[in-house]
Amino acid sequence: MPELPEVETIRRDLEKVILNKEITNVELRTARCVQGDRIRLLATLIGGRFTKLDRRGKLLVFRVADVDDVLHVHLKMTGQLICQIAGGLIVGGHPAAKIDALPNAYTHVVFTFDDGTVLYFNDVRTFGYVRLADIAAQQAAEAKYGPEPLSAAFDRQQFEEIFSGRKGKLKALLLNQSLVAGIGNIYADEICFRAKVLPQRRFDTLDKNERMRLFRALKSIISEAVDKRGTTFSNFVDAAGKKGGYMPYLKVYGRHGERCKRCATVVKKSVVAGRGTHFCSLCQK
DNA sequence: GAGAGTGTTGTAAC
DNA sequence: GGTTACAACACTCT
Repeated sequence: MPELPEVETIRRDLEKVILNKEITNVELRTARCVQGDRIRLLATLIGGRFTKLDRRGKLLVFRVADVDDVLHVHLKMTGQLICQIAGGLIVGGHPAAKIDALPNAYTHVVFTFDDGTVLYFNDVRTFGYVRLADIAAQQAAEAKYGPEPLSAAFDRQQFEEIFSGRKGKLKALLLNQSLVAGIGNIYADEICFRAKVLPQRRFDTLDKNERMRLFRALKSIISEAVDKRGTTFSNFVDAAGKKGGYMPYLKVYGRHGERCKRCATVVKKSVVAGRGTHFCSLCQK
């Protein structure tokens, strides 16, 4: 589920409630979801504090006071981070799993803080993971990612440098985290729709205008989705009532069989680069 | 009830 | 090297 906008929303919510609190316990309940040295992870985190929460693509990076190691958390498709604080819950991640009881059968890691705050890592499919990463592991992880799409450094020139000459389908290229970080299946389809290009097109068939539209759509779709707090994200018991949700803004994703909001042609779905892909065959060329 | 599909990514094969 | 297919897993939908 979580793509860049969803992970960024989780990051912003969590950093308000867990930073600089002493971690009094870490419970590792499912071996498959914990990568690397478990003993070192526990020894580093228990008694420590998270000082900063960063994000690289879809990866969350928890900085730890006074040590070089960081905690990486990847939610993959169905991971959740649920924070239980006095007075409510803050929920980030896959909405399907029920959260009536915590911890539950899908709770794999539990962090407890000295003020009673509890952070749960849940994942139905157990693709997600937590990992204590030393400097070498951080550099290795960093090396896998292309630029952040919302960074100033990712401009039209860098876009051309990265994509020019590519023969892959737009869908596959947009999903490739080593080219640009953080785009997943939903936003890849929405970006192609806004750019008015079919996701099955090869990049090297795009003309100058189409490449410009693709770059602008990439920037604007991700930016707007971040502003709307992502798409498939649920946030509970937020006293301020901020609900968020990019869902109503989706033009093609999940809308196959419905009419295009722009031209009323029926939105189609097919498999492109191995992924379910939605498009309007009239608006997109 | 069987089979297909699901928001990710690492790996292997071409 | 670039690109594509598939597996890892458990659940929901058809």
